[in-house]
Amino acid sequence: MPVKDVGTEQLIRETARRVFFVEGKLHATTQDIADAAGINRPSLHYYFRSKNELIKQVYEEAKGEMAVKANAVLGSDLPFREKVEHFITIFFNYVTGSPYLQSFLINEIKCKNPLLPKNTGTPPDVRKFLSEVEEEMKKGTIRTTSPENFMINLFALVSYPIIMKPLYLDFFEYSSDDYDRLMMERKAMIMEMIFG
Amino acid sequence: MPVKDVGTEQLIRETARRVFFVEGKLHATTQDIADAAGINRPSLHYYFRSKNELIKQVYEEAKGEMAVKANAVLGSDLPFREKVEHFITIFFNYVTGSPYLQSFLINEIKCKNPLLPKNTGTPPDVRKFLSEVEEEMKKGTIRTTSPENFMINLFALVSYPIIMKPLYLDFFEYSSDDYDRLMMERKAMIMEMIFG
DNA sequence: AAATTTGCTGACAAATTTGTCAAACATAAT
DNA sequence: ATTATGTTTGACAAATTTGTCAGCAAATTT
Repeated sequence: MPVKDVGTEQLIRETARRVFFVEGKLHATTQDIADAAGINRPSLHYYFRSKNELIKQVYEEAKGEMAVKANAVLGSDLPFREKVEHFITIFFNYVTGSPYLQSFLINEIKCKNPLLPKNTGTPPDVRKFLSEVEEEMKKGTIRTTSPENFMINLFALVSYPIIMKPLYLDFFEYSSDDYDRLMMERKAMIMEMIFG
Repeated sequence: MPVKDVGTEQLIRETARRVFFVEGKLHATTQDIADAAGINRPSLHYYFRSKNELIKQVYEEAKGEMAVKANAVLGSDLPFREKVEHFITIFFNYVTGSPYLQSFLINEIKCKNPLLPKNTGTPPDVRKFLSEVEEEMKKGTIRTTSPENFMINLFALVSYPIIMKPLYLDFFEYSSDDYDRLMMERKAMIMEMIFG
């Protein structure tokens, strides 16, 4: 958990991210965040006008970061198979590191801040990737469906099991370690599912 | 949205479910729920000692319902292929009807109510299903992995795209209708992915 | 070194949310 | 009609959460 010494503002932002995305405290109060950051609440208000402002910044930052990450991976010029493999690795780690990020995002989209600024830029190199996918389907490397669904499958197979871990631990009475062992198998399995 | 006329208590419970699971208002106040139900707040406290009590009941009810549903579908005596197909249909509809349910559950598990009663019964007929999966793998009907991951894939491929719809609409600037059209393709596609 | 800016703090105020209670109300039983 | 029982309501109180502000301290500038 590297905390840059760039100053209190950054510290607060990063702490908020940790509380929301890693610890999953979606109802965290400003006091919770201040405590976690080891500062006091008025400081938080000094740097961020309001709680909403802090959340908005963290939200935008996270959304942007995710887009950049997807962009970098899907837009790279690796051969297709390697690109998919790389994507799985990168996003597996990313989601594992911030398991509550996506839940936070969908919650913010619907719940509060009804007028969050529209998405900054148009889609990333996702377009490029989607046409690559289409090409591979024509070549017969992968099963034929809509490229969009191919990509959604990729995200689903990588993200969902990590995001929902608490639920499955509860449902199926697995130990955390057992579950993690299952996760280890998944990269190879997903590759197998896609490329046969 | 059928609201039984069985009385206020039931009305409140069902309204709470709607607000949380369908509308995704995870931060809803007791006032929000009372308003949505067309009653006033003290009534809510008359039937449920506290907000926490209401949430606990709704949480338990939903978790149980989900287990029952999974049980009924996975424990049926349909042939394997039909069973999987049936599962996809049933859960696609279920998740579509309550897209925020799973988010609500994982949030409650970690966030509040640290001492929610442990899972009621041991796993459902999931065991049975898992051994059926194993058998099919031996028969070569489906790809070989751990049966648990097979099942997790099923849940992931069905649930994730529906749950994360708001996120993907935002990211890829799809219209809601376009996205829904993608969803329609998925049942056939998932069957294809699994049975080749 | 005085002055100005910048960051931090405790104490306070406002707003929101939750919980309580006694009185009003309805309905059915006595 | 009166009582008893369960339900609803307005008014109030408590608790929680958010936001403000004047003052203090450290650092920077002049």
